Amino acid sequence: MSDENKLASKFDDWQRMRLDPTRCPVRNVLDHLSDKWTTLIVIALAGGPRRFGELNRSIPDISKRMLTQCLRNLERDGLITRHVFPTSPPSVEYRLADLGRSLLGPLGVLIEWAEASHQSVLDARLRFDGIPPST
Amino acid sequence: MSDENKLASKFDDWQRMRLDPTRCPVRNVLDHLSDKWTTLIVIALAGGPRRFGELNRSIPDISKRMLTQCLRNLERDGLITRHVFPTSPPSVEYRLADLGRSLLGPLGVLIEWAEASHQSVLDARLRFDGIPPST
DNA sequence: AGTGAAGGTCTCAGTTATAGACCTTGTGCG
DNA sequence: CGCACAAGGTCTATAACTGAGACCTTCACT
Repeated sequence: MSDENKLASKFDDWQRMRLDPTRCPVRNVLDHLSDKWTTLIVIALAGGPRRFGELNRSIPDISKRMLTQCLRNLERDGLITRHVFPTSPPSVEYRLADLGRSLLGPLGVLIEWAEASHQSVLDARLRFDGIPPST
Repeated sequence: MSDENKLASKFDDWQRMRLDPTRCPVRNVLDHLSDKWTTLIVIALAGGPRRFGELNRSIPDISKRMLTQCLRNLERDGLITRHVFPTSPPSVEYRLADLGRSLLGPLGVLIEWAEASHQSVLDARLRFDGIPPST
């Protein structure tokens, strides 16, 4: 069975449950990975444990607010763990949990696709944006 | 080289360009896949060409506005093509372009991970949410 | 006493999504 | 004839979410 058909038939399954967000894995699990920062954070943690401030500096344009929020979500979903060290001021370290590490493979595949397709997408955009000044 | 390290070293590369969204493939290409509906649309199209109305019904809780917007983005990025048939009222068909079809494999891998991890994530959430009423 | 770092939280504005009304063209129905 | 409806969208008003930046607490250093 091709990827195409495999996905299509899964979609049919999900549709039968009306894509109920509480039961559909795509919507339930992947939605978080969408929020623009989460993926980046997971990748940043691929290199090993990182502290809050390090992550903040690694991803220059994330705000602390969003960073905190994404980290909480990841922790809640069991993808990362949070360790507080009782130094003063206390320092906090985040690291991938097993579940989070298991995501690295699939994520890597997707990222390879993104890198391979990057130029095609850019070209397509130029072509598309070149059309409108017509009529 | 492990997935872990591969990703980590890519992240280092991107960081060197300060994760500039115009050049970083993840941010540039994958961000669209994030917007909650796009992935679903791509999967829906995996089964073959679909018309606007069909897609709208396939994904019950998407609004026409968002559907239109996502479809435009996908078309702009060259992942799908749009065909208008001069019937009346005109009907419009969307189908995956080659580039879009090439995404199906990577996406499938991620979705398999999501399905496999779904229960673990749900469990983790319960555990996490069970903690707060403390102190 | 003042300053800086640690890891956050809070507020306010600005951005983005959503629901739902509305538009246009043409066909079927009574 | 006159009305409703389907197609594929667009427009508007409201709701939700984001991001910038101020603020908090505890120490060490000067």
